[in-house]
Amino acid sequence: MARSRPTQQQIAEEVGISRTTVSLVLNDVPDVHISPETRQRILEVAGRLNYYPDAAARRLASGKTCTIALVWHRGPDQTYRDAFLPGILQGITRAARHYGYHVLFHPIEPDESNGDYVELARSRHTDGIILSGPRTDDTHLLDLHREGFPLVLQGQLPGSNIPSVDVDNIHGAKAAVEHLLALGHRRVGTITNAPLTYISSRQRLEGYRQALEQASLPYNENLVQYGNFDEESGVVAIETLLELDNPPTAIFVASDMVAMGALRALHDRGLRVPEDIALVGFDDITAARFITPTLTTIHVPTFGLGWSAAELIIRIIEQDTPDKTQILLDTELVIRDSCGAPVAK
Amino acid sequence: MARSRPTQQQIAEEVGISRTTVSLVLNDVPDVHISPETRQRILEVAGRLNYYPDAAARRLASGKTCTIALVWHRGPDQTYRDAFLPGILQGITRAARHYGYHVLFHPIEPDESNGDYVELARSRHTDGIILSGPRTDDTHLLDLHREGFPLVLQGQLPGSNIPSVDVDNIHGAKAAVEHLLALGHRRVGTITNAPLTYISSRQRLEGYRQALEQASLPYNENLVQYGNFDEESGVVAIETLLELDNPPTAIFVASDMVAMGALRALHDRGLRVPEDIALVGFDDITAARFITPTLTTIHVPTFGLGWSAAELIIRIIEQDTPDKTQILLDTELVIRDSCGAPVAK
DNA sequence: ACGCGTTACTAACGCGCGTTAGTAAACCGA
DNA sequence: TCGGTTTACTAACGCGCGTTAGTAACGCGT
Repeated sequence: MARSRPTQQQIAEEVGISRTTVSLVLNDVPDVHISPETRQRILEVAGRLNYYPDAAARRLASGKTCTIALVWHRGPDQTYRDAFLPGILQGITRAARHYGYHVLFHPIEPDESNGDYVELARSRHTDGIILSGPRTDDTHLLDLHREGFPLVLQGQLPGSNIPSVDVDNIHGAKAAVEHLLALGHRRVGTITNAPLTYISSRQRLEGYRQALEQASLPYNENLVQYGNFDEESGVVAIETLLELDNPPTAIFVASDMVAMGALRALHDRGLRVPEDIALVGFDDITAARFITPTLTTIHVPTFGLGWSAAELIIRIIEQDTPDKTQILLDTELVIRDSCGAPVAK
Repeated sequence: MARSRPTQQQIAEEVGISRTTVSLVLNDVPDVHISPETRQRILEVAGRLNYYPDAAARRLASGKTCTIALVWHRGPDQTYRDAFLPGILQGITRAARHYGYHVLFHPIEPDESNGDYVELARSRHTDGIILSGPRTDDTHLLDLHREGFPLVLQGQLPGSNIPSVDVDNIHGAKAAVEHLLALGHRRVGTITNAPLTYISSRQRLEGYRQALEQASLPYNENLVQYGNFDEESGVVAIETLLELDNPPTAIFVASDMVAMGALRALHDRGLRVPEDIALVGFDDITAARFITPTLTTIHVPTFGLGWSAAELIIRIIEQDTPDKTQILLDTELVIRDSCGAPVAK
């Protein structure tokens, strides 16, 4: 029934010419002379037979897969990371297609044996890997990098020189706190997005610290509480802050998801935002636009993260490695209602 | 420098045996007799050389790619569809890995020439395609199906017999409206999720109609307004409903995103939800948990959609096509605050 | 001693294409 | 007319592996 798909060989026979010539024409190989008539006939027959090259054969012969893989490392912060997936993936695939690459998606669960993604590299399923959410204890990763396999991290791995793309957490956090300071707040607390074992958490806290320092305000440990990705951690953290003798008038919550919990707790206590206490979040997840009050936050350019990561790894694959391989993207302050700034509508 | 990766040939030479035997052992081909010692030595050398089979060569020789593609058709409803992407993709990849398949992600924009995804099939990049968000005017799709290429739709294409996986919109919507009726409402309006050109929109409206009919309530066209995926359309729709002489006491909004707009409009008008008017949404997007009041809605099993679609297409690829190839998954009513039902906490 | 089944392998083909080295003819200036 | 260049192609190798058809040796019952 379903007769097999046409090959270059069939085109060659149909035209009465060698397969080599067919290959040369179809690939538009430069510096090779084929008469216009022959060229024309080959293209005509290829079109008529509805010829498509076989990807597997081409990969085998050329040694290139024209594929990059996104390895999505999920952790205890699943719903949190899900918020970024569409943007990043979209960015990656758009850039990939722009350069003629396909994208393999490969999530790995925290409970799995971590290393199964190396099979993607070792079996040459892909020319390069973008690893989102790298872990310090990932030895397979270091192995691959040592072997020279093209690798780009989405996120950062302190003390490693693996190419990476991330948001500028420090500047983002600093901008958030500066905004609160500019609104007149002098007692600004913070709730981290996660435990300090996470580098993004340390960096956002550092941004908070820098903003205070720049305003010559003291860094008060009591005003620092620790979130853990989810709402519930926000509830706990803010309650601790509110129980202080002298609670903050504004809080930088370094994660929108955590801020959701904080907002709920404040609402339950009858405190008004921003009148009684001002809030600025971080991440600009979708829900930030919908909650009441709408959440002022630091926008993370997810599409840009994906695009940059893809562009970077493709340049590495094609031996065109740029000078700067550790990229930080700028964030943007999105002013909404929770910070109490006058909004131009 | 980087010496080339080991091949079966190298293993064969190292062991002093033919490559065929190596292949037979490494693939555990049944009904073939290899002495335990030889088997052992081959495995030992393969391990020592860190051998991984070359995917391209294997694909070429076997004719299978062990890859499925998710073609993600975005439309005017981008942010809306993004809400489902993580769940569906996660479901697909989990199922795929369970059956030994990889997943290619291929989004297509509405402004692109639609058909470029057929290259995935024609060039044998993948063994099958899951198409999310099929369009009626997609002729390429019908071509592929006619040629017998493995295809599964995530969504529905009326009048086609292409295998598909979708949520049971009719029953979901019916359950939503029944819930409102059970709470005593007798004047229940609805706002569709999208124009009626979308089948999900027609189906959810049909569920609304059936619930009314079952309760012997009249179907009143004035109580039906039309959303269009986004918040803004919800604002417009609900304002129309509120301007009726006899406005509804409850509304089934067939999309959480549209419901977000409706909630905001109600809030802006000083109407309380659920006291003044009750709302039930559809989709259970992340924001539904965070908005005030939290939104009662119909949960869509995104992970299940992905898993089922992947499982179905893999069975089709492996010539094990089940009897039922049009799958509808059940939804679940998630009771929160916006409907006014007593909540057991 | 012979026939026959079983064990343990191997030679060789083919998958479809990229690519290099080469060939035969045509052209062209002196 | 002749050497050299250009044009228009082709033969042939190799990519790494799956798979089939076969072979040689061995054991075993009669």
